Amino acid sequence: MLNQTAQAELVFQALAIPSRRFIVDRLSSGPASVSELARPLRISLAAVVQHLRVLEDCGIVRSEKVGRVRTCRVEPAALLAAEQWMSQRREMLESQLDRLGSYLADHPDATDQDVSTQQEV
Amino acid sequence: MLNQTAQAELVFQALAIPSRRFIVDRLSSGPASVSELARPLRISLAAVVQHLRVLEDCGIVRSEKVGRVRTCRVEPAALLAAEQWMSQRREMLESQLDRLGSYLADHPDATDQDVSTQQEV
DNA sequence: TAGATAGTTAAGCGGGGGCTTGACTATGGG
DNA sequence: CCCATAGTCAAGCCCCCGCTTAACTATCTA
Repeated sequence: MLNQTAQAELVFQALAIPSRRFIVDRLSSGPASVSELARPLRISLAAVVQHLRVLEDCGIVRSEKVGRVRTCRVEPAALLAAEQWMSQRREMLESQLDRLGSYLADHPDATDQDVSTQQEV
Repeated sequence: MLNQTAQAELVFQALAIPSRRFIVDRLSSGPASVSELARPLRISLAAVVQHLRVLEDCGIVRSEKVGRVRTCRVEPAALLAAEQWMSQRREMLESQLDRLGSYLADHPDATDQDVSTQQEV
């Protein structure tokens, strides 16, 4: 099991490519076979298989083959790592803005110079 | 203003590269100049400037130049779009699993075949 | 005004990876 | 058995993009 940051890195890399984002999007409304994923994409089946490999390696997609058809589905938990990476940083930023806001409220005569050093208060 | 999906796409692309993820990470604990961002990274100043351009183009980073120093900060709202892209899909998936779980609870004799078609119920 | 500091811009290199093609292996239906 | 379907694997193409170098501008300081 990868730590949260390493997992988030893989997820960002995976979702950076439109074809892979499409696959995840499609699978988020239910499982699908490789061919079903390939049809709306204008790329070869082999390319889809390669994308699926990336998505499986980073834990976003899981699949099982029965007969000659491989059914793919998304693992919700894998998205969580990247989601949390962003939310943690976003919340830090928002709390900084909150502190800045209340500082300005308490110091109505603060200048721009004061503002730029506020983060160290 | 981009729609949420377009914004999310840009954010995933931006965060897919380690140097850019480092910049966002660094800026999430407070504003910094270009040189300050470049120092811990083992790449040239010019490379950092190029990364900042990408991050600014997708709305993650904003900066202002006063004198000869450019101060950069992260825009929390930009992260939110990508965060929501993932959470929306994750929640869809989790609700599917919930429905599947309750179906299995109601039908203790369900076979694997039944399970694979459950999504259409 | 000279020199140092902080960025900016353009040009180009090099590697990685997305995609294709082609050959191949099951599996299923008639 | 024959053919179509559904994937799989390997090799190679090509282009994008991260990074460097180098030349340049603008600002601060002694």
